[in-house]
Amino acid sequence: MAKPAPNLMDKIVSLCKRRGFVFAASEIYGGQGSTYDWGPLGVELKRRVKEAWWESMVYARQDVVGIDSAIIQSPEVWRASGHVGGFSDPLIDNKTSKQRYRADHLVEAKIEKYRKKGKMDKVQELTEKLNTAIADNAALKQLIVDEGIKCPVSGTDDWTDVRQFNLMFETHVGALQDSASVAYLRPETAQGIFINFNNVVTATRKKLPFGIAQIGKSFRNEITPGNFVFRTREFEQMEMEFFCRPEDAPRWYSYWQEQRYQWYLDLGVTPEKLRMREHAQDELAHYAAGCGDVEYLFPFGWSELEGVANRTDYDLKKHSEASGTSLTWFDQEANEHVSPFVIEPAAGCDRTAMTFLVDAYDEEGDGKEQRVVLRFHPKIAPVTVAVFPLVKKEGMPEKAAEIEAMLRPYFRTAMEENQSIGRRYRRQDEIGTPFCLTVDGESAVDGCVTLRERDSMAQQRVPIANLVAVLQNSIVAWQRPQPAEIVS
RNA sequence: GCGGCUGUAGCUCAGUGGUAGAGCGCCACCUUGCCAAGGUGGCUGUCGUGAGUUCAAAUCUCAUCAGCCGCUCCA
Repeated sequence: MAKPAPNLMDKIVSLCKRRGFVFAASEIYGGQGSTYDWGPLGVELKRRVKEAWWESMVYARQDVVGIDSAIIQSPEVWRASGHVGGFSDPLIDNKTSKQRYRADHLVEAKIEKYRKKGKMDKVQELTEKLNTAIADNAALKQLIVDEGIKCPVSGTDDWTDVRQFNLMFETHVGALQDSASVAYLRPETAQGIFINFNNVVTATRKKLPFGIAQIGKSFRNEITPGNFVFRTREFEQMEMEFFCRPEDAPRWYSYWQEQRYQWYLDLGVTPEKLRMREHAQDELAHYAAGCGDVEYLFPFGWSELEGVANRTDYDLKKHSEASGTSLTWFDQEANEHVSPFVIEPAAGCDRTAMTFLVDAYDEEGDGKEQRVVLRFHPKIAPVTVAVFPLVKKEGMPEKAAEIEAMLRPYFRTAMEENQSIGRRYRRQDEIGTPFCLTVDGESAVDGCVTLRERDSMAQQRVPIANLVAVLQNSIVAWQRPQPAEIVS
């Protein structure tokens, strides 16, 4: 029987391991589920992603500043934000069908049944019961039993107990592991921004509208991680909270959706595999008045890269109430306090890096002649330019080393002198290096090297003295190759 | 967490009770004069982990860990 061809994700996972982009974590101890370490090339890719994001969100603008807040904040932060109470799901399993359900969703489905039958008194009664039982596992279980709710799959009422899955990781601060010292690893970077609102306003004298950006690790005890680095329990976020007047929020909401969508296109992501998807009303988080996702078509389907949400004034108000510190902005001209609305573009760094890997992956030809190439935008490629001696003699390796040293302050460089020139080109193609330079016998005479471009494999002679400028121009001018231009 | 499938070299995999293998890759030397050439030599494995059955286990049994696909969640 013919073996099924390995799918795209398998090929990418394998390439990531082999070439040093991503490794399974704790591998020598048998692995740790769904955790990954970024290798020498992967860390460069991720750094480039973060640099490109910061460049576009902070450096390219006058209305956004950055911060780097603590991962472990006061537990009060997460109580006020609703994460301690609300960031957990009551789950229940049916022992016969082995299906798992959200316990509250089962009750809601029952309420919906009553509504359709017009039994509005039952609707009201059960809704109230659900509201009081929602935080109490035993009461929720009792409600399901009392209502005679059966598993939609097996039709039995053979239920397990209700268990809470809180998505926040707990830890202990200080020497004693008692409940008083419980702390949480942040499940999002956003709250660190909200609680510093006054500090940033005072320190930077920013006026509405303005934004605060942050890149950092967040932690969620996901029930189902998976799809390689797409969903992991420890992940890096790139978030920006943009504060504006409530009446301007809809406009900024659209603005940031467009900006963020365009960012991926500018870095070369295939337009046909990128879309904005507006959330339906019942999908919205408790704090949001609107949310649109930037989605990418992965081999496993359309998946969210980034959410752009209108968080309203929910967070600042909650923290104002809970802390007793008013988090508002004072408008001198109108002589009034404004409670700003927040537009939040929140992206996942690891999954964005993975998007670039998946989107850049290409194969040309087949069998022995096959060329695997990562068509990264030169701005995010881990190595920008590799330098080779055509052969290992006549001073070519020394000249190549000299050129590599000359370029090192300007670009991420690499040098290779082993094996044939063709093989070295292929190796660089596979890690997405956009430019290769080859020193040959003529170089000592004419002061030129061959510049070979990754996507077209086209070559040109370039004077060594002009290399920095030529490469810098080529990086800026790079465009994603159209299918017709790709040599196959 | 539950169900189904899977785990052998860096990667892809063969090996169904009897001496652990192939291709690719990697390293050294020679060769090589612009797109995965060739020669010679070399490196690499607790057969995921632990226990059991057996004269003998990569192979059979149990447990455990990890991965993939489904169910609930999300950046």
